[in-house]
Amino acid sequence: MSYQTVSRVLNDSPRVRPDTRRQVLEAIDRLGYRPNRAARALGLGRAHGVTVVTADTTLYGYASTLRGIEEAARPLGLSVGIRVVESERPDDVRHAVEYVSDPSAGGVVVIAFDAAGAAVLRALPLDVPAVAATEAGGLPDVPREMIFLDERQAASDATRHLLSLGHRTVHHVAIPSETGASARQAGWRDALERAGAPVPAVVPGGWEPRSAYRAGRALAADPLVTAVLCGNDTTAIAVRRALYDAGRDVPGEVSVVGFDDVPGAEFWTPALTTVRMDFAALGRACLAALLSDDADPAPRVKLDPPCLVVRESTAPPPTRTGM
Amino acid sequence: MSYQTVSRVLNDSPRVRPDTRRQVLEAIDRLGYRPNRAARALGLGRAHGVTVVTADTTLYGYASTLRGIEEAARPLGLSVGIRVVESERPDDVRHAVEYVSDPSAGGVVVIAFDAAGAAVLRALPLDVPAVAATEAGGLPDVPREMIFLDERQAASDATRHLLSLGHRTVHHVAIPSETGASARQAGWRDALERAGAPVPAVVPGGWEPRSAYRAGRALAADPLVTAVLCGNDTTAIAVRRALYDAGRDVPGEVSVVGFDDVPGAEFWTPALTTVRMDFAALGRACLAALLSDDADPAPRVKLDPPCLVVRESTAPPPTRTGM
DNA sequence: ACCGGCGATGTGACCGGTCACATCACTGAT
DNA sequence: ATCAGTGATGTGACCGGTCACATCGCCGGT
Repeated sequence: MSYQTVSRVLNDSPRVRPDTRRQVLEAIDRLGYRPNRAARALGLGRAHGVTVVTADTTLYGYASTLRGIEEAARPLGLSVGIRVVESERPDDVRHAVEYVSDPSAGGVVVIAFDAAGAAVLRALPLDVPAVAATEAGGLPDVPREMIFLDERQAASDATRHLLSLGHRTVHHVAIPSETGASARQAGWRDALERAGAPVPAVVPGGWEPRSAYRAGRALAADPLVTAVLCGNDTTAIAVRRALYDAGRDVPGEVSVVGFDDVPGAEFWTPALTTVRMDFAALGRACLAALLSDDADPAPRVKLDPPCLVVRESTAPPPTRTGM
Repeated sequence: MSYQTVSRVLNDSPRVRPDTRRQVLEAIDRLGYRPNRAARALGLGRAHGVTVVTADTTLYGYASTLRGIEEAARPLGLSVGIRVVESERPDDVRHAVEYVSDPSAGGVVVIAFDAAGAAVLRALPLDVPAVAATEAGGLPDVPREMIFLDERQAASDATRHLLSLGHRTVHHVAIPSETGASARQAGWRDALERAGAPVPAVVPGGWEPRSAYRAGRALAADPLVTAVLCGNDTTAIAVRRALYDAGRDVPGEVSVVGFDDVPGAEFWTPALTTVRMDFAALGRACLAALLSDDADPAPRVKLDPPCLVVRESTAPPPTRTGM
């Protein structure tokens, strides 16, 4: 029994007699043989696996996308690696690119929700097989397959929801994002403009809840602010607290909307009105796209568009009798 | 210039003249040479990297530990892989063990906060280099290096804090955990017993906020419940909401304490009294321990013990006048 | 009976590093 | 001046798979 036959069996080559295959499989089982992934990668020229490039592994969107990738990769026997790029600084980006350029990184999924990921995507040589998870409409200049959750419509829906409750306009506290105009922002702006509502300046918030809290305090000081669309749920909770600390009730005086629908958001007080995003499906779709490069047609994963889930943090603005 | 010399330079062998080393480094730089990790792993017999075995990548404690490991590994040029074990079912465990037994997995860090991780740890052949992140005092039967955050003291502190506020006893909603008696539970029970307070039955909660909510509703129905120590912050928020929905004010009527101090917990309403856990440091310590096997003495990472941070969700129980 | 053709299997080189060992140049002691 | 001893470098085999290609056995057509 030659080595080559074993190799063929393990790679599902059609050139093996069913009978032989059975024998080989049996021997493998009996001997407890396990192929060596490093040797395979070396011979193949590239590892059979995925490396996920991400700016963070703990933030909800990133972690959930990673989870989706992993869930799809595991049953396929693919190894999953992670490589964090902390910032878009040239050194960080270069190191990350070099890391995933190594054939043993396998295929690459770049989570390009932010500047760091986008920079890696731009700098990645085209001979490295990769797909990107991005914002809707982001990175049109990069010739890579992009998978995204189109949150523009949902951002629009959320804004219109607030407007329809009677709010004069909707303020927006943004999270760090690749383009100055993210899909969330675009949908928000769009809805405001269509409704003829004033478009307030975007308030920049960081990933830290504390920075969102500060943004919230600033917003709370402005009596014209009665509705706030936040870049994510954590931002929303901090903004809500800032409003509360400033004596402005949510949703009685100000309405707040988040993005993500993190686990537990429904149990906050007030239960958060937010946009549910299926990041795990996004991750699964990325893996499917990465794999579909190989000959067979892409078994496209269907992505449910983000959708607004209305809970308790939104309500009509206070009647102006007191003003 | 032979290949071997290059190899020596890259491995920081002392047997290279400084002058030669400089030349090699320069040539590497000029040629843009990058060593191939798969080839290296094959020659070395084992990859220069870490694989993290975990039951989940999104739960706060797990994700933060992973993050700590990654943060420590990256500057060292180590690759980081993840392998999820979904349950303690024999098949899941076996697959995970086989996966990390492959030399290309490198060293292994098993996050054994739960039954799945513990099962992998038990089944892992001793020739696979591994360390475990566990609960304090968990898995005494496994001959592996264990790193843990000793939350027993903090659990005790939290319980005593509640007792000292005047609560007759403290109930506990547990999260899934390895042993029936986790360190959190042990500290809680300990404090209760020392104070001569009754020890109520532990209420089992799952990872899902919803299951914690149900547990909270059950607790809310019992007028004797005035203080609840929850297994984690997400559980705490759901329990708090259950109490709220049942018309019992927190902290006016019932006090609630969490574990973890997740980002944003200070901005919840009421701001959560919780036990801060430095999972990232735990992760860094695991990596250090894994690496210290190699000859040189372990540069032990110092772990700050978990500590109680008192905020708004705890207060004296209501005076009994109304009863 | 002969041959072409094809499917199943075996052979050797190779992927890119590592290891053990051989070799070399140079040093200082005798 | 000779030699042992040492540190720096080169040599070959090897890690465990893959690839391209050679070979084998069997089939049917003439």
